[in-house]
Amino acid sequence: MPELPEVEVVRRGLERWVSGRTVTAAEVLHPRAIRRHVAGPLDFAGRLAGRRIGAAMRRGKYLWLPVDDGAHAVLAHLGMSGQLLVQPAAAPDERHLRVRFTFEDADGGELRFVDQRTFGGLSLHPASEDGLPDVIAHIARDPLDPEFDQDAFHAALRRRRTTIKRALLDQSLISGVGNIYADEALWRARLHYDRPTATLTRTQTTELVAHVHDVMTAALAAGGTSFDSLYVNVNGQSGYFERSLDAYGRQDEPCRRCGTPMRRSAWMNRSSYFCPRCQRAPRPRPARA
DNA sequence: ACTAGAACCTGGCCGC
DNA sequence: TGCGGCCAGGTTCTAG
Repeated sequence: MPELPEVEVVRRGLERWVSGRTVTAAEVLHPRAIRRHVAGPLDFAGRLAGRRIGAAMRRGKYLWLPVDDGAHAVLAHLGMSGQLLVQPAAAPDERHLRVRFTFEDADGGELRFVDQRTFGGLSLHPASEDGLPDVIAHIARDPLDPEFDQDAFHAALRRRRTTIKRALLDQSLISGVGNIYADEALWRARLHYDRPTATLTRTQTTELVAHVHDVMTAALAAGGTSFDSLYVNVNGQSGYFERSLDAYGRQDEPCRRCGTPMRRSAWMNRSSYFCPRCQRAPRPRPARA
């Protein structure tokens, strides 16, 4: 499932294989794939034909390709199963091919958006002054962004009446973190997913963010995480970071620190994996007087 | 204003 | 063999 490292791998692939090329046609094969482009498929295609693609950008799990010298951008989110593939025109269509871009230099291949579960999508938006598509203005900077603000993040955690894993998944507080890397970072930081954010010390926040940063950097170095054939990078190559996950998916396997069997808890319609010894559940909060 | 939880979607897998 | 039901989960919408 694509989180920040996987999306960054795709961004680099787009930068290498797509940036600088000029679109001849954008073909929408499934309307749901561009549902966030409210003006519809014809408008989407019409406004991209003849446009030159700029440098591929990313914030958190969002990717975008500037067009019109940065005045607009094609925004992409991979959802759970989205792939951006550069394929030879002769390659047979993928089963879940949703959008196809062809280019003036046809021998450089086509760009294909393939998405089985259709949570992902593409859309075209005006860009704000810093080049960010306007619809993702609420997405916080991610931990790999040099301008990520540790003080503001800690202050927000102290202010919120919520729990730490919820906060890690809240893209308006810190972006790029999904269920997998949230569990990995919490395991590294020895924090339980249900820990109230208001009780975190500044040191704990700093360490947690460092762990998020480190686990993402390691995953990026390994080419992204993949759990099945759903996630493939821009050139069709799967990542292999899953071999080094310490928490996610390790129910009943020994904790790599203390040997205690790892647990899985149902949590928010999904799963949380943790070590019951290293990551102690918080004491119930005392009722307010 | 803030927080919690449901809804969206498909295909692989499991048990019967 | 077939079928029902569960599971994966990021984002957005709605309810409280």
